[in-house]
Amino acid sequence: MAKPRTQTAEGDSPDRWEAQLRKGALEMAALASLWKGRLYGLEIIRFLENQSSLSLAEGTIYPILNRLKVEGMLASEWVEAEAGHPRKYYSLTESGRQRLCLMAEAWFDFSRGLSRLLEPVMENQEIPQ
Amino acid sequence: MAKPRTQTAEGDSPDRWEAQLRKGALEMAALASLWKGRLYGLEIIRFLENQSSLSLAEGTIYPILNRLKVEGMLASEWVEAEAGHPRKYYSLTESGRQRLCLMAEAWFDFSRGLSRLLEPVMENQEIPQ
DNA sequence: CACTATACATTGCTATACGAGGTATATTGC
DNA sequence: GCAATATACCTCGTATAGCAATGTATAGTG
Repeated sequence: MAKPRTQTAEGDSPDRWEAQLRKGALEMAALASLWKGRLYGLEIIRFLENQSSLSLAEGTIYPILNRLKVEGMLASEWVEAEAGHPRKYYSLTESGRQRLCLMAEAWFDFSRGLSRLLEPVMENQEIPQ
Repeated sequence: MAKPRTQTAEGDSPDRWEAQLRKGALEMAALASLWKGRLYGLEIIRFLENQSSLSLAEGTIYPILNRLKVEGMLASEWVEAEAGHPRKYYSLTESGRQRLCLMAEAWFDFSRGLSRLLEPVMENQEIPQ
């Protein structure tokens, strides 16, 4: 008994649901981070953390990048760093750009739907902007 | 061989990611549907489908409702229908209302972050409103 | 050659949504 | 009374995805 569970496993944690919310959005976020140019793995993590307070672990981003590359959404190239050690830069392919556009549209639809649903809730407690 | 998989299992389906997007948001949506008053299971499904184009199956909503009830966010009561058969009406508890407010705030934060990230993408193809 | 820092990669666990199938109540037609 | 149908609730099994932990490789430092 008393399994040494290293992970949360708390059912009533108020943050748990927020983690779930991010699922699925991360793939889109990864693509979006590359819109303006190529970045390497850890750089993507830092970018997303700064730009959208979306923090993800290394164990999260690498599988996503691999998945997207296999699907042909991303291209990658090894680049030697001045100091440290080689980096794998990812960039959007044409398919990747198209997919991201579709995702963005779907995201705004989805977002609008939920926001509409939550309007009555927000009315009662604070000013929108 | 040729296992009779009844579920999609298509890895490259363009809709798959959208399904993932909903994860975590469904709990909030369920709570939100009860903001104005009590509803029963199937009614919640129909409500969400109409109000936010968020379609979920029975196998999805009932576990969610149970979870939320166990956590004390919802109360339920059996009500005999005129015709047909008893319905289990759910309503928000005080905790449920508070939680929903917190969730709504977190949602708007999250949504804002992602929208900011996607702005450059949208600029290139269409008019926001 | 240890030690440290940076970066990429993999494994195992967990939570969640959802299709399929099951149960219970009530009305209708014979 | 009893099949047939409709409404509503519930449960099981499976696929998917994020993420902590852990491992590997390269290069600079004393």
